[in-house]
Amino acid sequence: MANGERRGPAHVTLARTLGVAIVTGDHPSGTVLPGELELASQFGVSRSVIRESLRMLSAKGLVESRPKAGTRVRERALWNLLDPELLAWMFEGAPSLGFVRSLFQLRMIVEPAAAELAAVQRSAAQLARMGDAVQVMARQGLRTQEGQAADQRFHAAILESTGNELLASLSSSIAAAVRWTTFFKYRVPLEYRDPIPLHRDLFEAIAAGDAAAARGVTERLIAQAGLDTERALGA
Amino acid sequence: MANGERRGPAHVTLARTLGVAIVTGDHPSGTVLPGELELASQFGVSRSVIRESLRMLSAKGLVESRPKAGTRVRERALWNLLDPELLAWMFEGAPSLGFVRSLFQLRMIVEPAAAELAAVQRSAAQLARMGDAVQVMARQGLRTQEGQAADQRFHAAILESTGNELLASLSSSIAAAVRWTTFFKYRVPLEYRDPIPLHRDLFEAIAAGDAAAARGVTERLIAQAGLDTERALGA
DNA sequence: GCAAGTTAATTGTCCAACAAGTTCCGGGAG
DNA sequence: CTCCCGGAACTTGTTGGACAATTAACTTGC
Repeated sequence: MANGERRGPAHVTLARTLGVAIVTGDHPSGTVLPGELELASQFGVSRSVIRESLRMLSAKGLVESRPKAGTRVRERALWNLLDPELLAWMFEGAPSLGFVRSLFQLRMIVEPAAAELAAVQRSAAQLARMGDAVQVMARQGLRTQEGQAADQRFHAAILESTGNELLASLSSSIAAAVRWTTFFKYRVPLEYRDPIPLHRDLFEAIAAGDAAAARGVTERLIAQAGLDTERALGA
Repeated sequence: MANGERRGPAHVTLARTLGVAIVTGDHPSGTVLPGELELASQFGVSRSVIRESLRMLSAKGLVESRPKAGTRVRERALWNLLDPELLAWMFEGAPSLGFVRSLFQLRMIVEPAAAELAAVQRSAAQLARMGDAVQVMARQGLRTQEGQAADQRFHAAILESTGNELLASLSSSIAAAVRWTTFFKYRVPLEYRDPIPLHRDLFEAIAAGDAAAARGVTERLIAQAGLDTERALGA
């Protein structure tokens, strides 16, 4: 690419560029984007790179190509919105308030149920991993690199404990998106409540095998994060 | 392709072939699949087609490519299991009982919540579409093409009524997968209970704005489908 | 035994051309 | 004048070859 030097293969950065342009509404649904030749000269790459990028976008349901008709942006309802990369692209632009609310609403549906399952099904080893992670979080706090890594380990252990790989895949996609919202949060000088005590409560509920308590704590955790995020976005 | 004549562009059928081979365990996680040149000669297509297929697989998180190292199958936990195509590929092979159970467990978490939202938020126009669909289903039955189309319209209207596009995307992915399980069901001579009365109940609950009733009916609906599917798979 | 440099293999990228398919336009028939 | 049919042009689809960039694996030297 003549402009925009980024790492990695060109088709990856190109797919990202085009994908962001689409999800941010630059190319509305139903419109056809420029032909492959034009895109190639526009971005200063070969047609091969353009085509491979478009394949990636079509694999995510963003576009569909047909001879003579060109490559058309599919309607938003057909996009694979839960694709982690697609979610990341959404947060490249300014995500709408409605979108963020949908995200937290989905969390509120899925994660309490996952916590319930984890409380009942977790193995001793999985529980131990959660315990370690909570300890590290308590020591390091959530602002440090290590603390955030421990937070991810904690939630990953919960997901694995559900024994449901579809649920795990869904939640990890959501988690990736939520990380972007927390990024926004930290950019804002607002104070928000410390989530670590709730994490400890969740760990104890899972350790006790108390499904109802695990659900309740998770709901409070998400509600708190949702409120804080909403305030940060409103500011 | 020299062998396996299917419709559509070669890279699509190729991606499907490779994707199915991966998800069915033919190429286990961590293994590197043959080089692009070898794949090209093996399938009788050019390297470009192979590469575009691999881009599609990498967009779904199935593989990752690096120079000299080749294209490696990523660990299953990193796959975008909720991708509709990926789910379809899963059902190309014989899906494990555990996978089908995970699928219905996820339905049981997500769809009752969606029904609740729909009962509260649906517009008059959306409600009318649901009513039409239920009527067609009742007249035609679920074995006819028209009846099945009406069934899909009914559930699509519910999803749209939730006002949550992420929830809608998730549920439509699940629905696509469930269609494959019902395909199995119909192949088996087992009788299963008529789901149409429950659909009517669900419609009436949503029409009345009764969220709790909508949740309850949806739970019964899924439980029934899960039991029937389990019996069909056990036979 | 270890470290640094070298080699070789694989993906990444470019180019040029032809094939296939479809949309669009125009002509002819009713 | 309308509708159907056919052809032409444009876009994606596919091919083959060539070279560059990257890096894993080997080799050499310390």
